[in-house]
Amino acid sequence: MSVCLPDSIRMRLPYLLARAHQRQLDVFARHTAAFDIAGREYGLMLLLEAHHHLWQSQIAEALGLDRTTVTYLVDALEKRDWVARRRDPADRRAHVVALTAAGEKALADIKPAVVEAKKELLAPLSEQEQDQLRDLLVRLITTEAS
Amino acid sequence: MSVCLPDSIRMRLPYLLARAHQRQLDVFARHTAAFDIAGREYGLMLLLEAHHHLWQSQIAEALGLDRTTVTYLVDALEKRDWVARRRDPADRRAHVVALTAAGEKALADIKPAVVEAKKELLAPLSEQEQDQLRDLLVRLITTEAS
DNA sequence: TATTGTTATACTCTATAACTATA
DNA sequence: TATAGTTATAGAGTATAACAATA
Repeated sequence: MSVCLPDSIRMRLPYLLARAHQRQLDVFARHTAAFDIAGREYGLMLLLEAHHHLWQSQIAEALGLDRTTVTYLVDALEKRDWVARRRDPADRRAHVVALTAAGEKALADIKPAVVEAKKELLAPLSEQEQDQLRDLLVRLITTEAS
Repeated sequence: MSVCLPDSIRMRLPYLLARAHQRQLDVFARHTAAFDIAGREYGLMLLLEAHHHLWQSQIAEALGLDRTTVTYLVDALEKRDWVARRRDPADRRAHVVALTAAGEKALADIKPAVVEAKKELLAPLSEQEQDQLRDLLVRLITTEAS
């Protein structure tokens, strides 16, 4: 019944990236099921934790997303009161996004689950190999827009 | 204007995998734009090239997809006459899928474009690093279902 | 009863185009 | 004119549930 996957597919980078991405989504979802947060939402909150106040267009640029996607992302987090928008007094076209106190608390609550997810995801690799993988992927993607 | 991405995100594996996957899709699409084929369709055709006759359920298992997804995938390729379904005489519940002559020709036509895409995608890495990356990803995903 | 495949339906993620409000 | 953000719409990609045919 089981079909042996030929090397022509098993060693294709697109296949490997798709599967790895899929596994990552699955592991993250399982570990954070109690928190009602998606991976990219968590990523946005981390970004706001580091930068405190960002325009939506800056978020889009940093995360490699379209501005419309960021609108929906911020909408979803604002509904949970984890982030807040306000007009930038210096440029009233722009919306400044920041974590709320509730958002900071949520982030703190969720982090341990994310650490566990990371552990499970990376369990097959040694510390050194994990760094190697990250390094290779960084170099693979930074050619992109530059 | 440009926002510096903090390491807390830039070095997160989920982020890196998402970006790498995104870049791979983009590069593949650009190089195969003349052929009207998606990456996972190409992957399925490679699988059929290696195995000649497979049940849809075997395809689903091999590629890590749902059976319904395979139904739609085969539908799309059958519309272009690149694959054909027929009932398996030995088990009339099952559909055997195989490349058609036109499918084999299409695959041969598309392959050079895919080779170019692969070259562009992997340009930032040396041969040795490419093998390393593949090896690390294989080990990351083979824990999955096992 | 279990399995193969199909259909209907829906959800996630993302993007394009047209719009508004500012600059 | 150009930019920031929103809305409507749509397209991938994938999945769940109910179903028909077959084992």
